[in-house]
Amino acid sequence: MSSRITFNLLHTDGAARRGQVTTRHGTIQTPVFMPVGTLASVKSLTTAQLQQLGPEIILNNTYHLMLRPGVDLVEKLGGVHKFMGWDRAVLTDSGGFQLFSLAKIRKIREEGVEFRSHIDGSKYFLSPEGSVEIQTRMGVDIAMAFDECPAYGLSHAEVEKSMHLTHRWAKRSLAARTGASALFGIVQGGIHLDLRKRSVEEIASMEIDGSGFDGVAIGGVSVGEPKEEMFEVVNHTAPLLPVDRPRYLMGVGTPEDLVNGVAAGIDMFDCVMPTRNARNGTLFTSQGKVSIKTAKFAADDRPLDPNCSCVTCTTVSRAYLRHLYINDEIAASVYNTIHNLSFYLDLMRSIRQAIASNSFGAFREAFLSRIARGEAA
RNA sequence: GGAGAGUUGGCUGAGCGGUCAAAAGCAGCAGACUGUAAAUCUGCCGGGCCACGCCCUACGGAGGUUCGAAUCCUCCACUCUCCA
Repeated sequence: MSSRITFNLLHTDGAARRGQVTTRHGTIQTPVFMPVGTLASVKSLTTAQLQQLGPEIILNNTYHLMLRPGVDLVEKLGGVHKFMGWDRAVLTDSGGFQLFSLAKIRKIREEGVEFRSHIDGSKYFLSPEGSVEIQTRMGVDIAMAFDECPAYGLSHAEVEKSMHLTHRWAKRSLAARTGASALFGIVQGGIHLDLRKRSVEEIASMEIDGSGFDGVAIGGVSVGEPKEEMFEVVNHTAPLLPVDRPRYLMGVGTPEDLVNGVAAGIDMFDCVMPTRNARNGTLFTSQGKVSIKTAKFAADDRPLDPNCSCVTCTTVSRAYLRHLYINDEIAASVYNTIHNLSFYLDLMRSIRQAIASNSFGAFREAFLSRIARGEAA
């Protein structure tokens, strides 16, 4: 059972934690940022390009892969790792988030969710057991419990009701764990701190045959709430999470969010932001966000970020990146994605070093003030 | 030489008496993006202002008809097609 994954907390600096998660596909240094590769692909990169960037774990998505190409095919082809030619760790989201983001085409019941494929409208049913089974059959290292992510703005009573459903589904998800994949529970509760506390108590103590979740995630944030509210939730919830298991803040976030999340005691993050924004022309640099499409870069022959050693920053200019973007060249997405992911991965490396040397507080302060000073010239 | 079609804002191109500062697309400019239905979406895009309204300049040029013209008439300039 303990061979699913192991977590070692190596060091703490304030609330910030430096650790290691060991999986069948290698060891992950935490705090970690996990690039999102929904359809078994980090958009615009080949697996080889991704490998070169060096992430130790990426995300895939149950909902999307079950629709296409389908779990039977992925399993038959040897699992997601073999399918995409990736030999490091994979975590899958359970599909719970798609109940939220594709809300128009689903019906939530106690047994699970009936929904229509956004691709062809055909009917599907996904239950906690089904989700865990699919994730397990796809051979992922870490599966997520099937949860409901309530929208921002619901009443306390509505969020509470949803949370209890998530708890019941969590129990069923845990019961469906076979041992092949690790399984994380998800804390919900919206922006209501009392519910968050109750949710942590439920999820953290949940056990089947004397064994609980392999990690605990905070879900249901960054769904439209103001940033202050999000961090109120994170700062309140993270300290309540088990010390001996990895803590995962789902769907977050900006570079500042990562730094602040680590400060709250989070070990794992994922977000589409670096990859999506890259494709949309927004790049993250050591001096803040840069929109590469603006005119001021038309003849700028400097590297995007002089403090970055990625392929993009060491081989092409801002002017070239702008040119590629303006002309809808595919290479624009490739270069931009390489840079943004490099920036995120470098940031996490720096964070880990700062924690290890007990200087995370100073690192955080310097980082945030540098960002606050604004965009790169 | 003859017959016909056309000239609209940076470009392509609608409009063919008032509801037109003028559709639409492109280009341009700005912004958004947080467990990816996203190489997507939104806004601005003649000038000016005491800007949810007003003024100026505008549909090749010059005149004219009309209460009113990008739209009708005359002449001029230029472009294209077809026949010799």
